[in-house]
Amino acid sequence: MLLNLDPRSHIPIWEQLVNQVKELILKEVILPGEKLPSVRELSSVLLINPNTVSKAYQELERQEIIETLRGKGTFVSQTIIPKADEQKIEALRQALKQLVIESSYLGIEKEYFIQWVEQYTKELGGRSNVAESSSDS
Amino acid sequence: MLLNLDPRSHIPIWEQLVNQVKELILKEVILPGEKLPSVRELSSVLLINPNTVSKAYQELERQEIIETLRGKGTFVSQTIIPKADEQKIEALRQALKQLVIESSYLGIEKEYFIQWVEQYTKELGGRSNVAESSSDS
Amino acid sequence: MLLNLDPRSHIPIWEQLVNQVKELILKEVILPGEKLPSVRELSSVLLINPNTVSKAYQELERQEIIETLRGKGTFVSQTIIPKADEQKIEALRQALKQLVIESSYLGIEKEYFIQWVEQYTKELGGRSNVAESSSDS
Amino acid sequence: MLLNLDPRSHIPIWEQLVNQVKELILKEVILPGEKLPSVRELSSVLLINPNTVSKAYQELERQEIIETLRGKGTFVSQTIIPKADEQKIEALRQALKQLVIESSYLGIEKEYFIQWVEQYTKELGGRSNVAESSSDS
DNA sequence: GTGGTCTAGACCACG
DNA sequence: GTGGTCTAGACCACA
Repeated sequence: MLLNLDPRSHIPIWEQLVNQVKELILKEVILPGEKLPSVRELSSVLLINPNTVSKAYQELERQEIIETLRGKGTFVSQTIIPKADEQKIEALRQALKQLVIESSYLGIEKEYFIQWVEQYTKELGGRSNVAESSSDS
Repeated sequence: MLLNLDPRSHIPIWEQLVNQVKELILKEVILPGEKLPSVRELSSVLLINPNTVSKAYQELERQEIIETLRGKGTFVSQTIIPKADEQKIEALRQALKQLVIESSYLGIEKEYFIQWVEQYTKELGGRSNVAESSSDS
Repeated sequence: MLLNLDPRSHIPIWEQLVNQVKELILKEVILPGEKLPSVRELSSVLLINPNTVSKAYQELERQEIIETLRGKGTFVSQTIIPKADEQKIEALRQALKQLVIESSYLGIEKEYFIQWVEQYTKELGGRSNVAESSSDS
Repeated sequence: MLLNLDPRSHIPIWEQLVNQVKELILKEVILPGEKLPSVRELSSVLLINPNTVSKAYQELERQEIIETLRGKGTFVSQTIIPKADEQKIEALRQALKQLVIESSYLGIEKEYFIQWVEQYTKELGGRSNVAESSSDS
């Protein structure tokens, strides 16, 4: 569990946790059905409050990415079904648009930008939907 | 000045303002040297707190996108030089990576994602750095 | 004993057990006087902790729905007398009220709601009190 | 704001809050667009911790029943659209089924049960979906 | 052991 | 003023 949190970031710690767990699952560092560290354990390792970990876990459960079995712990869901929430997609597009704008002000050329997208999708492995939609190339 | 702010969005209003002004400048809806509305004017038009507009202007000035001439008003900078701030680029890459991850969970295929990038760069016109990586202009 | 427990449900497993046993008795799948599986047996079949089964049995006994005969096992009570516990009725009404509220937010029309009630009472067979309010039996 | 919380209930306080606010909105005791008490205010009135109120408000916002305007407060949404979440409907049906079963053990006749449903829908006013689907009677 | 809830009190960004 | 986050530490039900 290589989680690095930045307490200075404007992104809440619990959200950083959510993001990184989602990444680790896509990268298959954590596998479906696998048990996540307990709230107390993770909080003591990361030196953060148990409540913060708990909030992250609850959010992940709400997204149906993990499941909690009462008294047993939290586990990665066996089946993570991509669901196309229109509202979320629109929000993502807006965020993407903003990144493109920022890129421009930072002098980043489109080719680099797309190259990064390719790189990140590759890093997530060939399993994700983003990674490959075309059979071969 | 077609600015539409969403008070319900979780993005701070001042940040929405900054983002949209930057977009309008790239789209050349606002031109270099053009005068921006005064804080008071804009705040009364948008029905938001003057402090909010002020904060947005301060941020834009900090990014050297606009300039304030004492007693004359605020103007779009004549020369907007893309600065490759390494820290900002790294932050942008992180944000992009997170978007790719989210895309995967939303079931969005890479092709669509890249297509959106192409679309947004086109919308910004051929002037931005992102828009053209073609050698000459 | 067709018991299907959902470890992912937020309803405690012992409570799911209690609920399902009560349902099976109403449906006469389990008959008065019938012997229930031992705690050990049931727990090994359902792959759950014996303590969990034990707790369910204790609760069923408390509700006088089953009886434990020392050394002989647990049996469904011969006579299950509906007891109009005012407190429980009030709790049930509160729960029902909340369901009606939720229905509204889910866009469920009253007619459907009542239809479901009719359906479930029918499923419980003509024996239950809910099922028939016809004067004699 | 007539909110009565039961700290002894097994239902979490924050959830009781959510339920009661939803009820008050349906009953039009609180109107769309109306401002809710601030987190601090409500917590001091109800003698509970601000965090508890906050959790309730966040859940209500997630359900799109209220909206928070940063720095301004929380408001009842202008448009509360009933959305038929299949999963939630199934859960509701399960809960309803269980209530029917409980009714039987409490000796409650079906007619009473349905009468209560009618009563509660009426209490929620003629506006809700549950309340009336037939034009008149 | 597990996660969930609650309290107490602090700090922060937003408007 | 507002809500959001975080910490510290407690208690509870569940398995």
